[in-house]
Amino acid sequence: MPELPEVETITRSLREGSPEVPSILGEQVSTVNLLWQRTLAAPSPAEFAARLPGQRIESIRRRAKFLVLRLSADHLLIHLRMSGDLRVEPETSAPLQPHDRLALDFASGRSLRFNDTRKFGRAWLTSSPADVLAGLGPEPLDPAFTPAVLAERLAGRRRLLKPLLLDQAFIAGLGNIYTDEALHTAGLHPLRLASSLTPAEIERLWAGIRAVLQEGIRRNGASIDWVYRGGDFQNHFRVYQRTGQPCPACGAPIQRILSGQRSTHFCPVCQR
DNA sequence: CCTGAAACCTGTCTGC
DNA sequence: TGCAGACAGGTTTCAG
Repeated sequence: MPELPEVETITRSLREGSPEVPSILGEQVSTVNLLWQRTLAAPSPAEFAARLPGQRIESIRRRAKFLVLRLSADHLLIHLRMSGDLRVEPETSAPLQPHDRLALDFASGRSLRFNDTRKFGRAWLTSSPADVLAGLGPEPLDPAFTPAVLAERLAGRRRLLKPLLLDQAFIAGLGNIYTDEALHTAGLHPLRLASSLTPAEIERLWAGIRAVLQEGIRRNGASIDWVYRGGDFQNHFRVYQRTGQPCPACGAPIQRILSGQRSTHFCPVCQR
Protein backbone atom coordinates (compact mmCIF):
# COMPACT_ATOMS: atom_id res chain seq x y z
CA MET A 1 0.00 0.00 0.00
CA PRO A 2 2.04 2.78 1.30
CA GLU A 3 3.83 5.54 -0.52
CA LEU A 4 4.51 8.97 0.90
CA PRO A 5 0.87 10.15 1.14
CA GLU A 6 -0.29 6.92 2.78
CA VAL A 7 2.54 6.94 5.32
CA GLU A 8 1.87 10.63 5.98
CA THR A 9 -1.81 9.84 6.59
CA ILE A 10 -0.94 7.08 9.05
CA THR A 11 1.65 9.29 10.77
CA ARG A 12 -0.88 12.06 11.28
CA SER A 13 -3.56 9.69 12.55
CA LEU A 14 -1.21 8.23 15.16
CA ARG A 15 0.12 11.65 16.18
CA GLU A 16 -3.09 13.66 16.16
CA GLY A 17 -5.57 10.92 16.94
CA SER A 18 -9.30 10.94 16.24
CA PRO A 19 -12.45 10.77 18.34
CA GLU A 20 -12.39 6.98 18.07
CA VAL A 21 -8.63 6.49 18.44
CA PRO A 22 -6.81 9.09 20.52
CA SER A 23 -3.18 9.94 19.77
CA ILE A 24 -0.51 7.50 20.93
CA LEU A 25 1.84 10.34 21.82
CA GLY A 26 3.02 9.87 25.40
CA GLU A 27 2.16 6.18 25.53
CA GLN A 28 4.62 4.07 27.48
CA VAL A 29 5.53 0.63 26.19
CA SER A 30 4.97 -2.12 28.74
CA THR A 31 5.34 -5.36 26.76
CA VAL A 32 6.41 -6.34 23.26
CA ASN A 33 5.24 -9.37 21.32
CA LEU A 34 7.17 -10.20 18.15
CA LEU A 35 5.16 -12.68 16.09
CA TRP A 36 7.34 -12.87 12.97
CA GLN A 37 11.04 -12.66 13.70
CA ARG A 38 12.14 -11.16 10.40
CA THR A 39 9.81 -8.19 10.85
CA LEU A 40 12.44 -6.90 13.27
CA ALA A 41 15.42 -5.64 11.27
CA ALA A 42 17.45 -4.68 14.35
CA PRO A 43 18.42 -5.32 17.07
CA SER A 44 18.00 -8.96 18.08
CA PRO A 45 14.58 -9.99 19.41
CA ALA A 46 16.06 -10.42 22.88
CA GLU A 47 17.61 -6.96 22.93
CA PHE A 48 14.43 -5.47 21.46
CA ALA A 49 12.31 -6.99 24.23
CA ALA A 50 14.78 -5.79 26.85
CA ARG A 51 15.28 -2.20 25.63
CA LEU A 52 11.81 -1.12 24.52
CA PRO A 53 9.63 -1.58 27.64
CA GLY A 54 9.49 1.53 29.77
CA GLN A 55 10.14 3.95 26.91
CA ARG A 56 7.58 6.60 26.05
CA ILE A 57 6.60 7.87 22.60
CA GLU A 58 7.87 11.45 22.53
CA SER A 59 7.16 12.37 18.91
CA ILE A 60 5.90 10.87 15.66
CA ARG A 61 7.01 11.96 12.21
CA ARG A 62 7.57 10.67 8.69
CA ARG A 63 10.75 10.57 6.62
CA ALA A 64 10.33 9.21 3.09
CA LYS A 65 8.19 6.08 3.57
CA PHE A 66 9.45 5.52 7.12
CA LEU A 67 7.47 6.17 10.27
CA VAL A 68 9.82 7.62 12.87
CA LEU A 69 8.79 7.32 16.51
CA ARG A 70 11.10 9.12 18.88
CA LEU A 71 11.15 7.33 22.22
CA SER A 72 12.62 8.18 25.61
CA ALA A 73 16.01 6.71 24.74
CA ASP A 74 15.77 5.25 21.24
CA HIS A 75 13.97 5.65 17.95
CA LEU A 76 11.54 3.10 16.58
CA LEU A 77 11.47 3.18 12.76
CA ILE A 78 8.83 1.31 10.80
CA HIS A 79 8.68 0.70 7.05
CA LEU A 80 5.40 -0.76 5.82
CA ARG A 81 6.76 -1.89 2.44
CA MET A 82 4.02 -3.48 0.31
CA SER A 83 1.29 -4.58 2.68
CA GLY A 84 2.08 -3.23 6.13
CA ASP A 85 -0.48 -1.46 8.27
CA LEU A 86 -0.70 -0.12 11.82
CA ARG A 87 -3.72 -0.07 14.08
CA VAL A 88 -4.38 0.81 17.68
CA GLU A 89 -6.43 -1.54 19.83
CA PRO A 90 -8.22 -0.07 22.88
CA GLU A 91 -7.35 -3.10 25.01
CA THR A 92 -4.15 -5.14 25.20
CA SER A 93 -6.40 -8.18 25.43
CA ALA A 94 -7.75 -7.56 21.93
CA PRO A 95 -7.18 -10.76 19.94
CA LEU A 96 -4.39 -10.81 17.40
CA GLN A 97 -5.59 -10.54 13.83
CA PRO A 98 -4.38 -12.70 10.96
CA HIS A 99 -0.99 -11.40 9.74
CA ASP A 100 -0.23 -9.39 12.87
CA ARG A 101 3.58 -9.42 13.08
CA LEU A 102 4.34 -7.20 16.07
CA ALA A 103 2.32 -5.99 19.05
CA LEU A 104 3.40 -3.22 21.41
CA ASP A 105 1.33 -3.11 24.58
CA PHE A 106 1.14 0.22 26.40
CA ALA A 107 0.92 0.85 30.12
CA SER A 108 -2.38 2.66 29.48
CA GLY A 109 -3.95 -0.63 28.40
CA ARG A 110 -3.94 0.11 24.67
CA SER A 111 -1.91 -1.80 22.08
CA LEU A 112 -0.25 -0.92 18.77
CA ARG A 113 -0.37 -3.70 16.17
CA PHE A 114 1.82 -3.98 13.09
CA ASN A 115 -0.06 -6.09 10.57
CA ASP A 116 1.67 -7.14 7.36
CA THR A 117 0.28 -9.84 5.08
CA ARG A 118 3.33 -10.21 2.88
CA LYS A 119 5.94 -9.96 5.65
CA PHE A 120 8.06 -7.41 3.76
CA GLY A 121 7.63 -4.69 6.39
CA ARG A 122 10.43 -3.97 8.86
CA ALA A 123 10.98 -2.29 12.23
CA TRP A 124 14.22 -0.95 13.71
CA LEU A 125 14.92 0.05 17.29
CA THR A 126 17.99 2.23 17.20
CA SER A 127 19.76 5.03 18.99
CA SER A 128 20.96 6.45 15.67
CA PRO A 129 18.03 6.71 13.25
CA ALA A 130 20.19 8.66 10.82
CA ASP A 131 22.05 5.45 10.05
CA VAL A 132 18.86 3.72 8.92
CA LEU A 133 17.72 6.80 6.99
CA ALA A 134 21.10 7.48 5.43
CA GLY A 135 21.14 7.72 1.66
CA LEU A 136 17.58 8.90 1.20
CA GLY A 137 17.02 11.62 -1.36
CA PRO A 138 15.24 14.92 -0.68
CA GLU A 139 11.70 15.18 0.67
CA PRO A 140 9.65 16.33 -2.33
CA LEU A 141 7.28 18.47 -0.24
CA ASP A 142 10.05 20.17 1.70
CA PRO A 143 10.46 23.86 0.82
CA ALA A 144 14.12 23.12 0.15
CA PHE A 145 13.11 20.91 -2.77
CA THR A 146 12.98 23.47 -5.57
CA PRO A 147 12.98 23.10 -9.35
CA ALA A 148 16.64 24.06 -9.26
CA VAL A 149 17.39 21.19 -6.88
CA LEU A 150 15.57 18.77 -9.16
CA ALA A 151 17.41 20.12 -12.20
CA GLU A 152 20.74 19.68 -10.49
CA ARG A 153 19.96 16.10 -9.53
CA LEU A 154 18.73 15.23 -13.02
CA ALA A 155 21.73 16.68 -14.79
CA GLY A 156 23.92 14.06 -16.37
CA ARG A 157 21.83 11.15 -15.12
CA ARG A 158 21.68 8.58 -17.89
CA ARG A 159 18.63 6.84 -16.53
CA LEU A 160 15.02 6.52 -17.54
CA LEU A 161 12.58 8.74 -15.67
CA LYS A 162 10.44 5.95 -14.26
CA PRO A 163 13.14 3.93 -12.50
CA LEU A 164 14.92 7.11 -11.44
CA LEU A 165 11.85 8.54 -9.72
CA LEU A 166 11.29 5.22 -7.94
CA ASP A 167 14.87 5.36 -6.62
CA GLN A 168 14.60 6.51 -2.99
CA ALA A 169 18.15 7.86 -3.14
CA PHE A 170 17.17 10.19 -5.96
CA ILE A 171 13.93 11.43 -4.42
CA ALA A 172 12.24 10.04 -1.33
CA GLY A 173 8.66 8.88 -1.06
CA LEU A 174 7.47 8.20 -4.59
CA GLY A 175 6.24 4.71 -5.43
CA ASN A 176 4.58 3.13 -8.41
CA ILE A 177 1.28 4.99 -8.13
CA TYR A 178 2.53 8.50 -7.59
CA THR A 179 5.36 8.19 -10.10
CA ASP A 180 2.93 7.28 -12.89
CA GLU A 181 0.51 9.99 -11.80
CA ALA A 182 3.25 12.63 -11.58
CA LEU A 183 4.63 11.81 -15.03
CA HIS A 184 1.17 12.07 -16.54
CA THR A 185 0.52 15.37 -14.81
CA ALA A 186 3.86 16.62 -16.12
CA GLY A 187 3.19 15.29 -19.63
CA LEU A 188 6.42 13.29 -19.71
CA HIS A 189 6.95 9.80 -21.11
CA PRO A 190 8.12 7.38 -18.39
CA LEU A 191 10.97 6.13 -20.58
CA ARG A 192 12.44 9.57 -21.28
CA LEU A 193 16.11 9.90 -20.49
CA ALA A 194 16.49 11.95 -17.32
CA SER A 195 19.29 14.12 -18.71
CA SER A 196 17.22 15.02 -21.78
CA LEU A 197 14.66 17.20 -20.00
CA THR A 198 14.46 20.89 -20.87
CA PRO A 199 14.17 23.45 -18.06
CA ALA A 200 10.46 23.80 -18.82
CA GLU A 201 9.98 20.05 -18.57
CA ILE A 202 11.87 19.92 -15.27
CA GLU A 203 9.60 22.62 -13.92
CA ARG A 204 6.56 20.58 -15.01
CA LEU A 205 7.96 17.42 -13.42
CA TRP A 206 8.63 19.25 -10.17
CA ALA A 207 5.12 20.69 -10.14
CA GLY A 208 3.59 17.32 -11.09
CA ILE A 209 5.35 15.48 -8.28
CA ARG A 210 4.25 18.03 -5.71
CA ALA A 211 0.70 18.24 -7.01
CA VAL A 212 -0.02 14.50 -6.96
CA LEU A 213 1.56 14.02 -3.54
CA GLN A 214 -0.42 16.90 -2.11
CA GLU A 215 -3.62 15.60 -3.65
CA GLY A 216 -2.86 12.13 -2.29
CA ILE A 217 -2.42 13.52 1.22
CA ARG A 218 -5.54 15.65 0.91
CA ARG A 219 -7.49 12.52 0.00
CA ASN A 220 -5.89 10.53 2.85
CA GLY A 221 -3.99 8.32 0.43
CA ALA A 222 -5.14 5.54 -1.87
CA SER A 223 -6.87 2.36 -0.73
CA ILE A 224 -6.69 -0.65 -2.99
CA ASP A 225 -7.94 -4.20 -2.60
CA TRP A 226 -7.62 -5.79 0.82
CA VAL A 227 -5.20 -3.15 2.07
CA TYR A 228 -7.55 -0.40 3.13
CA ARG A 229 -6.81 2.83 4.97
CA GLY A 230 -9.89 4.86 4.29
CA GLY A 231 -8.35 7.14 1.69
CA ASP A 232 -10.01 7.75 -1.65
CA PHE A 233 -7.25 8.84 -4.02
CA GLN A 234 -7.79 5.55 -5.89
CA ASN A 235 -10.99 7.09 -7.25
CA HIS A 236 -9.00 9.89 -8.85
CA PHE A 237 -6.21 8.05 -10.64
CA ARG A 238 -5.48 9.50 -14.08
CA VAL A 239 -3.42 6.60 -15.39
CA TYR A 240 -2.52 4.12 -12.62
CA GLN A 241 -4.32 0.79 -13.16
CA ARG A 242 -6.43 2.41 -15.88
CA THR A 243 -5.06 0.46 -18.85
CA GLY A 244 -7.35 0.85 -21.86
CA GLN A 245 -9.51 3.48 -20.20
CA PRO A 246 -9.62 7.02 -21.61
CA CYS A 247 -6.99 9.55 -20.61
CA PRO A 248 -8.76 12.23 -18.53
CA ALA A 249 -6.97 14.91 -20.54
CA CYS A 250 -7.35 13.75 -24.15
CA GLY A 251 -9.44 10.56 -24.18
CA ALA A 252 -6.79 8.32 -25.72
CA PRO A 253 -6.62 4.83 -24.19
CA ILE A 254 -4.10 4.52 -21.37
CA GLN A 255 -1.23 2.16 -22.14
CA ARG A 256 0.56 -0.22 -19.79
CA ILE A 257 4.19 -1.24 -20.23
CA LEU A 258 6.81 -2.76 -17.98
CA SER A 259 9.79 -0.77 -16.77
CA GLY A 260 12.13 -2.54 -14.41
CA GLN A 261 9.54 -5.20 -13.58
CA ARG A 262 7.09 -2.50 -12.52
CA SER A 263 3.80 -1.83 -14.26
CA THR A 264 3.92 1.59 -15.85
CA HIS A 265 0.82 3.42 -17.04
CA PHE A 266 0.81 6.43 -19.33
CA CYS A 267 -1.09 8.27 -22.06
CA PRO A 268 0.63 7.81 -25.43
CA VAL A 269 -0.73 11.15 -26.64
CA CYS A 270 -0.11 13.41 -23.63
CA GLN A 271 3.23 11.79 -22.76
CA ARG A 272 5.36 11.64 -25.89
C1' DC B 1 26.70 4.03 -13.84
C1' DC B 2 22.67 1.56 -15.43
C1' DT B 3 19.23 -2.20 -16.37
C1' DG B 4 17.15 -6.52 -15.55
C1' DA B 5 16.26 -10.54 -12.88
C1' DA B 6 15.60 -12.75 -8.66
C1' DA B 7 14.51 -12.92 -3.91
C1' DC B 8 11.72 -11.91 0.11
C1' DC B 9 6.06 -13.25 1.07
C1' DT B 10 0.81 -13.97 0.80
C1' DG B 11 -3.35 -13.35 -1.50
C1' DT B 12 -6.41 -12.50 -5.50
C1' DC B 13 -7.80 -12.85 -10.01
C1' DT B 14 -7.87 -14.73 -14.84
C1' DG B 15 -7.86 -18.11 -18.18
C1' DC B 16 -7.68 -22.84 -19.71
C1' DT C 1 -13.80 -27.28 -9.94
C1' DG C 2 -8.85 -27.25 -10.24
C1' DC C 3 -4.71 -25.39 -11.25
C1' DA C 4 -1.00 -22.68 -13.32
C1' DG C 5 0.39 -18.18 -14.05
C1' DA C 6 0.25 -13.22 -13.62
C1' DC C 7 0.12 -9.62 -10.66
C1' DA C 8 0.11 -6.51 -6.33
C1' DG C 9 1.48 0.09 -3.20
C1' DG C 10 8.80 -1.93 -1.88
C1' DT C 11 13.54 -2.78 -1.38
C1' DT C 12 17.93 -5.35 -1.70
C1' DT C 13 21.29 -8.01 -4.03
C1' DC C 14 23.60 -9.79 -7.82
C1' DA C 15 24.76 -10.52 -12.79
C1' DG C 16 25.91 -8.49 -17.09
